[in-house]
Parts: sequence; structure tokens; C-alpha cells
Amino acid sequence: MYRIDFNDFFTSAFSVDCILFGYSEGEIKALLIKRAMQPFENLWAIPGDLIYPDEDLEQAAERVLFELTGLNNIAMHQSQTFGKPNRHPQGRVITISYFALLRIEDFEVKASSWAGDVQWVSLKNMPDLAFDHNHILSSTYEMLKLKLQNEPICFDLLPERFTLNEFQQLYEFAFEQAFDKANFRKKIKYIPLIAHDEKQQNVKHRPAKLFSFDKSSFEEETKQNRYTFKM
Amino acid sequence: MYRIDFNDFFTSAFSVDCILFGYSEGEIKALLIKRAMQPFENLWAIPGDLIYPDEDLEQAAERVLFELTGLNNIAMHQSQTFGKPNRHPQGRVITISYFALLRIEDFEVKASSWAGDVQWVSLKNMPDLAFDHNHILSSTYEMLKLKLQNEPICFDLLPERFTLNEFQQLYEFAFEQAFDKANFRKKIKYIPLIAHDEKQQNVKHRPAKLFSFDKSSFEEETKQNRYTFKM
DNA sequence: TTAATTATTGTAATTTGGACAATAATTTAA
DNA sequence: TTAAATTATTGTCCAAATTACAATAATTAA
Repeated sequence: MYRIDFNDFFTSAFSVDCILFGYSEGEIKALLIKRAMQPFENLWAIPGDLIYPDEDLEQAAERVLFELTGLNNIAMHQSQTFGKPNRHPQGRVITISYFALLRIEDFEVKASSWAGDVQWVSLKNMPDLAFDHNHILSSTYEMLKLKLQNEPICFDLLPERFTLNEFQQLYEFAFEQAFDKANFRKKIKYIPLIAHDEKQQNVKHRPAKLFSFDKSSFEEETKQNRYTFKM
Repeated sequence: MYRIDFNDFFTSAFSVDCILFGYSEGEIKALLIKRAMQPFENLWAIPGDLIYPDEDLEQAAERVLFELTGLNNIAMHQSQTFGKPNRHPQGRVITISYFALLRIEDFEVKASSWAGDVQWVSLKNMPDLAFDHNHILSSTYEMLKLKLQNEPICFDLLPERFTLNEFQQLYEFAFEQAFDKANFRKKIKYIPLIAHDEKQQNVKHRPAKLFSFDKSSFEEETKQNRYTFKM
């Protein structure tokens, strides 16, 4: 059988795309940059760029995110790889998407390098993005929703201290569905939460108690087994 | 900021690795080939090869699998991408892994191209594989186990007609755990099965009834919601 | 002080889950 | 022909989880 020379294959490039999810004002948002460079100049896009030929994938994701948005040292997890031959107008570029969750209010973002702007954009209100980024984003969001049902990652999105209602509203946003308050509280009984004396401020009604996630106790007792959040 | 010329990046290759899972004799197995070519000549490996520069990823996976094992038209799903800079001794090769489940007895495999041999190998008894293939395989197996809990994919592994015990044993193998027979049968009550008149043959005891999965009814009634298999 | 508003807890009926027992259908050996 | 052996299948009981509501508590605003 005829075989092409090995080196003929080394004509493609790889990129990473970094999907950052955050939560504020009752909505899950993604961090986007405005491209100040061709192709797709002036369109919003997921922060991403080419990987150096000798660079590890995860390292590349961290570096690229930092260069474009100023977010430093954000550990991301791989989601999926997108490789339609014509997805990049300038050549064959296969992109590996990474994602992370963070508390919007804990970080400051600042456009740099070829990013003209950076913004948190609600998933309810997503514009047309560069490349196949709408597809990448929605497919990663689906994965996020799956993970929300099986791992206690919602606490990476919520503020350190939150009310049980805020907790519930995050799930209601993600699953586009309302839950009964009393039953929601029963469902989370195996998630170790610390109840604080502190209460919600500046509300026009009875203030709710603030809670925080007890991560160490969760890990110790391997209650992972009991953590399910099928809605 | 200094930017390298775009073309400097086009020095990497990408490959697909095709992980085929099957089930026979009470064990989950993976299809492996024996490499008849450098590097790692004579070692067992996941069937995989380089992707043509203008080829779609999924197509490449199907083509490569066919060329090496004779398995034709197998639809695979993407699992993960592996890209440590030194994972391939001959250059930067990032590999995208795909996987599929099939009934071993329904297909015939035959080594061809640079594959010297093809074998179904039990996951209980895995030798040292070429490249980082042990890592790729075990990480894909973990993903399979997750999926087994949330989607009715076990029926892609079982024969078309199976006993409830065979069904149970597949889960017992995957989760390395024994289940109570009576309770197992209660747990699957939302999975639509067709009970046939036919019975198990050639057993030395009361033969069990044969069942098959009622796929169309499963899809119609969107009982997906109720399908959970937390063990 | 009271109405309005939301937080929090409770109740009762139903469904599910887990441990284990009982019964049924076959084969094999006596 | 029959009884023992073996595995399939179904049933029971009790504890735990789920669901739909109802009741009570703590604030603010008028």
C-alpha cells in the first residue's frame, strides 16, 4: 500500500480556545474577547490562539488566556476538539477547547495583545461569534450542565458565601426550570454546607442566612457518591 | 508585542486513535493491533494513524480503523485529545481519541496495512502498549463507565437478545461490584425491554428468558430522564 | 402595629431502595 | 420416575427519598 511521506503530515496547526464560565446577576456568562485582528476582525470570540510547537496543551491554554485577558494561573479542563478542515480561513487549524469556572467578582479582566475588548456575556444573549465559536461554546455549555449534575462545581461559580436561594437559582438558570424550595433543600442534604451567622444585606424583606461550601469535609467523607443533582 | 510568523506553527501533525470496546465471556475488551512498523514495532497499540491534512476528524477515525482492522463504517464518538510534546518519538503529534461500542460476535476483524495482528484484549489483562496508549485507554474506559450510568449504551455491547443476568453481569464487571438480583431488576424498570418467548440454550439449569432492548420505545417516551444507573 | 414579602420548617402520601425470603422451572443423578 | 441441585423469578418488609403542599418565622415598609 502506498504511504505518503511522514513529513507531509506536518502541515497543520493547533490552537486552544478557553471558555470561562462565570455567574452574576442570576445568569451564567462566558468571557469573550473582541478580535482586533483578521480574520473575523471586530467580531466577538472565545479567547484562543495557536499553540507553540513544543508547548503542552494545558500550558498553552493558560498562557493564551493570560495574554488576551490578563487572567493569570487559571487551571482549565479539556472539553472537546474541533477540526472541520475549513473551520479556519487561513489553513488547517484544529482547536482544543478548555474550560474553567470562576467567580466573576473575584477577578479583573483586561484586554491585551490582539484582543480589543473583553466582556462577560450572558449565555441568554449570545451574539454571532467568530469561527465556529458559537458551536464550541454551546457544546461546552452542554458539558457544563452535565457536570453540574454530578460534581459540586456550582460552588466555583457562586460567591464564597451565598443564600440557599442563590444556590437554587443557579440551577434554575442552567436547567431552565423552577424547583420547589422546600424540596430543593432536602435534595442537597448530603452536600456539606457551613451555615454562618451572617445574613443577606440590603434586601427589602426577611434576609436569608449565608452558607458556604465545606470542601474539605466533602472530600474527606467521599460523599461524592451521594452527590447527584438530577433535576 | 512580538509575534511569530503564522506559518511557523504549521509544523505539527495530528492523529486519531480508535478505541473499540466489546463484551464477551463476561469481560469488557478493547480491540488492539500489533504494530508491524517502527516506532514501537511489535508492541500492541490502539488502532490509530495520522490524519490527512484536509480530512475531517471523524472520517479519519473511520478510515484508519478500516485500514488497520477491516472494520467498516463504524460510527465513533470523540473522547479526549492527548498532546504532550514528547508523546510521539518522531515529532509533535497530537492525537484525538475516538471510541465506539460493538458486539464482538457481529464483526470480523482482520489485520491489514501496517497492523501485524488484531485482537480483542480484556481490560482485566492489558499489556504494555505503544506510546501513551495505556493512559488513553484507561482514561477512555473511565469515560465509558460514566456513560454506562447515564445512557443506555450497554445494549451496544450485549448481544441482541440477552438474559437479565447477562445484563447485570456487564455492570458487575464494569463497576467491580456485585448487585442483588431482585433489586437490579427493580432498578431497570424504566428501561423498556421486550420479553421474548425464547429461552437460553445449553445451560445445565433452569434457562433464563431472553430480552432485547426496545430502542424505539425508549426514544419515543423520552424516558431518558428516568434512566439512571448509579450503582 | 400591620401588611407584605420572603425564608424556613413541617406533614403526609407515594415511590424507591436494599436485605432477604419464597417459589418456579430446569437438568442431572439416583 | 423421582429427588436433589441449580439457577430464575417474584414477593415482602422496612427504611429512606421524593413530591406536593401547608404552616410558621423574620424582616421591611407603611
